[in-house]
Amino acid sequence: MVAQRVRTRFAPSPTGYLHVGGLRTALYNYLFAKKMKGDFIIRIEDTDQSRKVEDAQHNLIKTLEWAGIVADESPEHGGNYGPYVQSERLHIYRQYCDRLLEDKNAYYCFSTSEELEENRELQLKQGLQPKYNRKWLPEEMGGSMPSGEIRKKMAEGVRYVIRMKVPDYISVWFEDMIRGPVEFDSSTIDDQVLMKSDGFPTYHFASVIDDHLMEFTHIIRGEEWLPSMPKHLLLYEFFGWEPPKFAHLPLLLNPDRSKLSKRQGDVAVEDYIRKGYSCDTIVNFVAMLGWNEGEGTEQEVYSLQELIEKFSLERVGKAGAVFNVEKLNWLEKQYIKSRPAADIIRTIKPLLAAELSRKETPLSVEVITSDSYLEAVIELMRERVGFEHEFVTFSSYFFFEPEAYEEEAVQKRWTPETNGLLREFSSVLETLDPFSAETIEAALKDFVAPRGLKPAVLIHPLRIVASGVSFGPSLYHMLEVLGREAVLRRISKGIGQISAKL
RNA sequence: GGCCCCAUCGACUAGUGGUUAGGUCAUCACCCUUUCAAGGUGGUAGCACGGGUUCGAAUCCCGUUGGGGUCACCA
Repeated sequence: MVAQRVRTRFAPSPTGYLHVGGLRTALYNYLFAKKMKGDFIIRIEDTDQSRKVEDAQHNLIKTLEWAGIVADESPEHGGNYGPYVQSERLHIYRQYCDRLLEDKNAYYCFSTSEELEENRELQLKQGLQPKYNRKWLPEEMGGSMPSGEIRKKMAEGVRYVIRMKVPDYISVWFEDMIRGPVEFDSSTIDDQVLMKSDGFPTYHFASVIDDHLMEFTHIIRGEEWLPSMPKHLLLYEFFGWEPPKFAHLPLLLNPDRSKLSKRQGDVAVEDYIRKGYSCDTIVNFVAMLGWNEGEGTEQEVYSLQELIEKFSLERVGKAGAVFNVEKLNWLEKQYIKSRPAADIIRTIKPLLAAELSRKETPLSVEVITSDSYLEAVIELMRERVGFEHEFVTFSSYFFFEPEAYEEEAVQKRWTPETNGLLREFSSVLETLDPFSAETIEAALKDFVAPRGLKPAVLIHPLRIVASGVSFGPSLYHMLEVLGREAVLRRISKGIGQISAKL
């Protein structure tokens, strides 16, 4: 037998944002398909009309593409197995449903939701497991409903659903690629609704039909689907189809180990994008939640390409994994440390432009938006920022004058002599040539030594007047980048404001 | 509650019968240092429990406990 081309899919419902758990599911499907030189497909499961959200489909696909996950077939890119949106495939489900009806593997049910609810409460009260009571199971299928009754309801045009007839007391078994053999007893399974009264299929029905027709070889999905496996398997059996291989992924967890949810933090990929995480970081991080290379590898940072090369379903773990933001932050820092300055410049330029459009600066806009200036700032700040946008926000003194001085730092570093020393040193800086980190450092030491002082008495105040804060990059390099004019201006401004405070 | 899944440091994990149980994040200490980072060195910290199997169990089996998922005309 010739090995068939691997086909995997991510099948979200368009109810809003992309969940990070969804991203990981999509990623694993993508990685596996690409590793196997196969295809990754996106299908939209919009069979619940009431939950459908405008634009959600497009956002889902856009967000996946942001992460580098591009589908070979999707509603937006087309393909040979379309349509890729379930609401456009209703005639297909109808057709297959008819087949089940004919084969007596499914039946009409006219029970109203009130009736169902009543029945459920009754069973609960009696201490029984709530289950459909098979009121409308026809006589010829082993039930108690005469066919005349069913025909009568049909003729009256009463709304109905179609349920699958789950065989009694048989065992349903399959081999999960991650979990190994899993077995269920059919007596614990309800007669699942396949077609809703609005004519739309339920998830269980539509996904089985589509997974078969679209010829997927591997279904990789979240563990929350494991309990519905027997229903799906039974459907494959009813149709005489060979089921694809299944892999149920461990869940992503909140810090309290419950299923990752809103309320306990951000779950939308868009939230993390907004905060400034890069796609490389998010993809890397989410990939490592439940998968690792194994065999004593100590690598932590992976590119999408590397993940494709190294991924395997065999190395996906079984236990749920907590989404830990601290490690995510560490990864983002690793990413920033290694990203070429030119790339960072490209992403921060628009941010800087936006800042400049709403804030005045005495600095030369031409200079501070130049590549060479930005590169200097980046190299000085690279190891001190957590996100790329912080090159602009966290280092704003490279672009704007400090508006205030860190109170605590001033208290700690100012003495009655400080302003005088700053004034004197300022005149040294005025004639310094060239104005560089080396010459500034040398000048400062020469200035301080004859006076019997330590460099620190000037270093700290200089940092504060130049940046407004007590922390930051190497002082001398910072002053060099800022330039003589700005430094002199800031010293004199600082002397004025801080002496007034004392 | 029924059914199903799961169980190594606080978190992510390596480990597939013989290891001083390893790595990363976080944390603590020290070093470096004008600050903040980064970096370096070292430390604290784990096999849920109880039975087996075996010369030998984190590793295999059973049970207990614990956690999670799921029980819709939602996916």
